[in-house]
Amino acid sequence: MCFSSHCECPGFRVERFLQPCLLLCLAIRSSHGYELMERLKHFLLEDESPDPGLVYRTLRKMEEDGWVSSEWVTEASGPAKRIYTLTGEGKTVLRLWAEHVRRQVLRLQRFLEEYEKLQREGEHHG
Amino acid sequence: MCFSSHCECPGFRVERFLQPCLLLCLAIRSSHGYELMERLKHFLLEDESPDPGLVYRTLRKMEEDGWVSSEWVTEASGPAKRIYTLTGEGKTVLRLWAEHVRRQVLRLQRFLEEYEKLQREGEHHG
DNA sequence: ATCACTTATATGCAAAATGCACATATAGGT
DNA sequence: ACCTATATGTGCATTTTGCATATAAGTGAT
Repeated sequence: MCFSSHCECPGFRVERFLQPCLLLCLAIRSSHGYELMERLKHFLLEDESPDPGLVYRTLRKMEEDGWVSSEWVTEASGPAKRIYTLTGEGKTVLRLWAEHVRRQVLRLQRFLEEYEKLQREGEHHG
Repeated sequence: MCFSSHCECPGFRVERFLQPCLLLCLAIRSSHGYELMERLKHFLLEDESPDPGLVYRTLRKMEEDGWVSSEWVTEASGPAKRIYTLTGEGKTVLRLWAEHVRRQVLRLQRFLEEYEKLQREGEHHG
């Protein structure tokens, strides 16, 4: 069993939360994949870092779905960057995600409540 | 796009959260799959209901891992039931899950904070 | 006794999600 | 020429998932 850095708890892997974090980052300001990987760390836990493959694929998928749009920028130094910008539809999706996340927080808190209730009961009898 | 009952937000499907909920239910008291499907609803959102296939498979997997143990009970009316009981190792896993969930709540709250900050800024300028 | 229904456990399988390794290319420094 | 940092992607095996289906035992009605 390994529960520290690479834990067996499957529910909340980084990637599952990647989409809304990308949308939020882009809502704050337009950005490209490589930069987003850095900006995403704000939403991750200490040791985590986002998978580049997944970041780029998720951005492409969201563009396909019309949630973001992109354009190449070659003026700056270094390799060309694909700058992503949130669309109106993307803003809607982000709002829905936020509502979804709020409900999930309540759900997780209900779980913790029940767990802590059980702990207290255990103390009383033990 | 469909965001109501069957939403595109992938991060928090019922099943991803199934394992810790099952462990918690069993920590409260031993139970069998069919009953657990009812008891699980306490941890789900309104319209959700757990997939039977996944419930049974998850229970079997957890038994394989030594987190729960099971025995057949045929005395009661109706078909035989496989009663699952949390093991010592299962209790440990549940505790680790609870810690994990606590961290995830913080993470989700950070997301919501940033989202709401953005909303407030939007209001000021708009 | 047979038919429908509820209880109860489980399998099959296609599709989606995931992790990790790898490929490609530009620019800057030494 | 070579290494590193920046930047964007692909390939692929494995895991997770949702949904449909199979199996079987008891219960109640006709």
